[in-house]
Order: sequence, then structure tokens, then C-alpha cells
Amino acid sequence: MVRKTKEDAELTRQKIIDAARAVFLARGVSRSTLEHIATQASVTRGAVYWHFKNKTEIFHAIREQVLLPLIDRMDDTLTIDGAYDPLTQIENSLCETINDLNENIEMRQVYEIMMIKCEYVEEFATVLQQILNNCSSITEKIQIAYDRAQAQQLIAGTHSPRALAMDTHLFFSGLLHMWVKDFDGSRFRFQAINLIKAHIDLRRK
Amino acid sequence: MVRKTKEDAELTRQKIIDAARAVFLARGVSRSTLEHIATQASVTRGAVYWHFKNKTEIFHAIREQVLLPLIDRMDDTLTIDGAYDPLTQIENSLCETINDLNENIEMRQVYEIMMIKCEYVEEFATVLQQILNNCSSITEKIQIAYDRAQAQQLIAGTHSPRALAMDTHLFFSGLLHMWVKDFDGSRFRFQAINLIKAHIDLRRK
DNA sequence: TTATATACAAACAAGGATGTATGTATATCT
DNA sequence: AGATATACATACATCCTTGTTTGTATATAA
Repeated sequence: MVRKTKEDAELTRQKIIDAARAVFLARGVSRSTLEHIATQASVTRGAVYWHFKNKTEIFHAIREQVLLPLIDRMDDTLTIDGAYDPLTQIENSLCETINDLNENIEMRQVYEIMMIKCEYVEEFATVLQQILNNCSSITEKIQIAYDRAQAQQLIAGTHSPRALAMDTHLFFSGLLHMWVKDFDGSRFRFQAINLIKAHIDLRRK
Repeated sequence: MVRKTKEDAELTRQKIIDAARAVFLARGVSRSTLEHIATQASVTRGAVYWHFKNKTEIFHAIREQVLLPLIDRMDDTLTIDGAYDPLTQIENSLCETINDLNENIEMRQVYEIMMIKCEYVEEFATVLQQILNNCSSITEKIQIAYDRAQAQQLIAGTHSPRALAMDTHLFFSGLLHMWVKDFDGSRFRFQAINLIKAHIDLRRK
């Protein structure tokens, strides 16, 4: 059995990506061998080397598959004027991400891999810069929402939208890290939504 | 040159730990070999195996050397009634940690290793539980401070000390993660103190 | 219909990395 | 002062892992 059709090949490629995600999650990126991944995907290393140059390339493929759609969605919920007030919009956007994590297994796995099953050295160090850039753009989008909230005089006290946005971003960043580490869910997963609500309520007039 | 005195041996042990810290930081934990560490420490693998069972044990030694004193200090600054009001006490405690990171190279290295140069799988998975426990105890200590702040009516609005403490902890957790990733310092390192002040000011009446 | 490129499988070669076993000089104890 | 345990250095055996090379059946193009 060889030389599949193009669709078959694309299917194999996806099977390898899915397998790598599972293997990375279970053994960590560095301890995962291409043999592990191939076996998990029910192919040989030959197939893996055909579709990818090496493990690093698989890693990036996994990351992009989950990350790219996520960024687009963030744009929609935060920057567009919707039916809700800006503060609620921020709240909903954060809650939506948590809901995604709960419902979308692949996304949950990728987050876990990126946060606690990967060492950011050498070829992976560049990812750190990308993460920082993503964080900046997210913070900016949150700030835009806070700008509108301030214009509508929804915010208690006199705090700059910029400071509020950074505080919210850092809070959410911490929450995601804890969410991922909180395997049994007892400490953070179950009350993540409430924590977000409390965080936003701190700002409400 | 062999069979040193006991003090010499202890010195060798510490040299290995220091070397391992540097190597882990540069190459990531999993890509660091005992040969790398031995060379960096100007000893042979024989010396390393004499003092430690394996790489994992070195990892734990590194972690404990920096972490244990840190926990003690947190107790002092947060739970003891001091000259400052409770909110300022929290602020100072967080700022002090940031200052420590700036001044103490070893602490900075260990934080970086634990956060972005280590994969939490297999033998290292247990560390995650320890981290969660540490976080819980830190949150509790922050809550105690917020309890007093509320008793002294320093807090704006009607927010439970518990919720405030978790929010602060998540904020700080996120800040530490960003601080570590922010190599050039442009985004977070230089303004960390201001971010903390802004965070606490959000609570002030 | 034949030639060629594709999509893999299987075999090959080579370098690490780990753990252990052995050797050894010297503090330290008796 | 001799015996013993200590604090390493050196040597050995084994197991992966990786990258590459070769083989091959078949979709596809000419």
C-alpha cells in the first residue's frame, strides 16, 4: 500500500499532526521521538519525514493549526461594536476562550503543550517572540474596548484604559497558566468564569 | 587530585548545581546532558554521579535552593502586621519579588528554567502539584492581608477578600510569566513595578 | 500506454547519552 | 600507622535517536 491520492496524503499529514499532539502531550516535546509519533499515527518514520522536515516543523504545524483561528476570533469579539457594553464584551471574550478550552480538546492539548510540555530553547526560542507579539496585540484590543468603556463612563475610579488593559491581560494570562496546570480542576478550572466576572466587576461603576 | 576534604566536596556539589543552572538555562533541561554539566563545572561525570543520582535530582536541588528562602520571606512581608497599611504591604511584597528577580541572578535563572526551559512530564510532573500548592498558600497569605484591609475599610466597592486575593495572585502570576519571557525588558520588565502599583490602586478607596 | 513523480516503507550508518563498573589517591578513623 | 571509606576520574557496554539512502507500488501526466 503506497502512493495514495492527494487527499489520502493530506489525510496522512493530518494524522501525523494529531498523533504528534497526543505524543507531545504525553511525553513532552523533547522526549517524543519521530518513531513515537509515527507509531501513534500508524505510519513509519518514512511518512513523517516525507511530510515534515523534522520534529520542529511538526511542532509549528500543531501550533499554527490552533492558534491562527483563535486570533481571528479575538478580533471579532473585542473590537467590533456589539449588543453588549464594552466591559461585558471583554468579559464575554475571556469567558469564550475558557469555554473553548473546555470544549475543544485539541486547543486544550496545544495550550498544555505550549505552556508546560515544551522548552523554549534554540529553534523554539523564536516562538517566545511570537507569544510576546500576540500578547501585545491582545492587550491592544482589550484596551480599545476599555477606551470605549471609559467614553461611556462605565469605569469606576480614574484608571487609564491602557493600565486596565494590561492588568486584565496579565490576569488572564495567569488564569490560563493556572487553568492548564490545574488538572483535577478543583482550584481554577471550575471557577474560571467566576474569576473573570469578579475581575471585570472590579472595574464597573 | 582526589579525595578532597568534606568542605571541598560540598564545594564541588555546589559547583555542579551552579553549572547545571547555567546549562539548563542555555540548553533547556532535557537537552542538557550530565556531560555538559560536568564540563561546565570542571569535573567529570563521575563527580556528578557521586553527588546526585541523576539529572532529575539536580533539578530538584536547584529548585529548592531558590524556592525555599523565597517562601519564608513571603510569610514575613504579608502576614505580619507592619508599619504599612495592608494594601501597601501587598504591593511591597510583590514589588520585592520583582526586585529580587532583578538583583538575584540565580533566582532569575531558576524562574526562567522552571517557566520556559522545562517540560513537566513523568518525574517532573510532581513539581506541578508543588507549584499549585505554593500558589494556594500565597493566595491565602494575600487574602489575609486583604481581610485586614477590608476591616480597616481601605477597599473600594464591595469585593470579597477571597476574590481580590485570587485576582491579585493571577495578575502576579501572569506578570511573572511575562517578565521572564520579556528578554529585552521593553514590554514588562521595566514597568513591572508600575503595573503592580496600578493593580493595587484599583482596589484603593 | 509509457514515463515520471509521488507517497510512502524499510534498511543503513553514526553519534550520543546513560548507567555502571572499575581504578585510585587521600582524608579520616582506630 | 594501617585500614577503610570517601571523592572523585576513567573506561565500558548498551540503547536510542536521528538523518539519509534505497526500494517500490501507484496515481498522474504526456
